[in-house]
Amino acid sequence: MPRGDKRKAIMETAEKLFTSRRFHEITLDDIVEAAHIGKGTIYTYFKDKDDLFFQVALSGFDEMCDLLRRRVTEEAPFREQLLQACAAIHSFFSRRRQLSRMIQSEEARMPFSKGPLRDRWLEKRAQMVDALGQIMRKGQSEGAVRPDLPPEVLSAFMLALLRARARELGEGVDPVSDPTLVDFFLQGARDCKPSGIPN
Amino acid sequence: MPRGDKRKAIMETAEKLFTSRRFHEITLDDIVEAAHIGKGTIYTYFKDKDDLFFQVALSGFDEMCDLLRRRVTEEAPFREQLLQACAAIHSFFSRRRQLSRMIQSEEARMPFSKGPLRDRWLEKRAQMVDALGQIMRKGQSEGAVRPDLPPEVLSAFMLALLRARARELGEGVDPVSDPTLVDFFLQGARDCKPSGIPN
DNA sequence: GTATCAGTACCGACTGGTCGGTATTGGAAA
DNA sequence: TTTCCAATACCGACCAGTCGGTACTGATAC
Repeated sequence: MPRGDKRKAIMETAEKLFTSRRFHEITLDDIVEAAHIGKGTIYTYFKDKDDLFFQVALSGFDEMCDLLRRRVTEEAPFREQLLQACAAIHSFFSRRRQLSRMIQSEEARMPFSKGPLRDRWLEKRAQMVDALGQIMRKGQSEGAVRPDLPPEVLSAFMLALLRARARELGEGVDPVSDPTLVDFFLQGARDCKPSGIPN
Repeated sequence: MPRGDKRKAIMETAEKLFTSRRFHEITLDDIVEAAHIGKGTIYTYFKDKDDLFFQVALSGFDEMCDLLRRRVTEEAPFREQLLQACAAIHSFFSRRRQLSRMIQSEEARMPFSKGPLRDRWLEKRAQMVDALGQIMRKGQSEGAVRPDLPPEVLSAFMLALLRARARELGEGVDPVSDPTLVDFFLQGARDCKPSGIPN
């Protein structure tokens, strides 16, 4: 094995294991054995077990964010752009379903985490919401989306729908297509009742 | 402390701790100290640490399901019923935000869990989706909701929106009201384009 | 009233295994 | 010779779970 690939090998193996069982159920010896590396080698690349875990989770998160942000810069009509963003997220969700779950599980308890890793995480998350938020803003300026809801809320809703669909992915339920999902969202987010519902 | 309240005391303390840090970061000694009980007492009520954890999570889940199912039996117009269901879920989310996170975090990795606890969990979840699904079916039969999406998918979407909003609860962002949320959903789920979007 | 006692809740010091982390070695490659 | 790393031996803190014992309760008998 060429030098420098160690880190990658460790992370890939760790990801596979961490996504299959709980943190405390995975021993470093498990990882060492599965990755065919020496135990000490882990500590040349990672501070400790916790560091390894968060770096695995973060790298997956990174990947998804970058995927998403790349779409936003592209010039395209609003609906098209949203569709592409969804496709990006969806492809990530299905390619790396376990990791998505791990991210989600970790996100659920982020408010309690501490330290610089938490900060990097929140930063990434903000980037993601912002990327989607930009698209939403565009939709609002085009008049396709109601302007009374903040773009971040709209992003959060869109992400929530995507996540809900992703959850069903492996469970035999019919897959809802991207266009169906996006149009469900767009119809709900439409600015159609100027003086309708209170609040 | 009156006799017999030990079990409750243990679960309440455990919930507080388990929702604040990760499973492996909480020792039974932590719980014992915080609950002012003897360590052995835990084992008169719970099989082991894992059992305690899942019973805590399950009891919260139970609570929410019951809250929800109680609403479904009531006779009310479709939109009203949906609003009430949302109110129920919302009240649970805000009263027990930490626990919701814990449930969510655990749900994310349910596919890997094993044993009878997992089964009870899945059963509860099915009950919840079904309760909402019943409401959706009613909406479909009234023609208020598009019939091409399965009720479970609609439930999942509704739950996803609620969860998304719950996440923002403590973060300074404006709270989206129940009617706004429900109408967002209803508008998106409306059966308005009979031959519109493909799929 | 009280003596006895079975059943049970409860306690907490103790233990034995586990596992994160370190130090060492020996062999391959350069 | 030096560098790198897998392999391995090792350490010791940590912690889930145990177990011997105490305290309480309520029933039965006298």
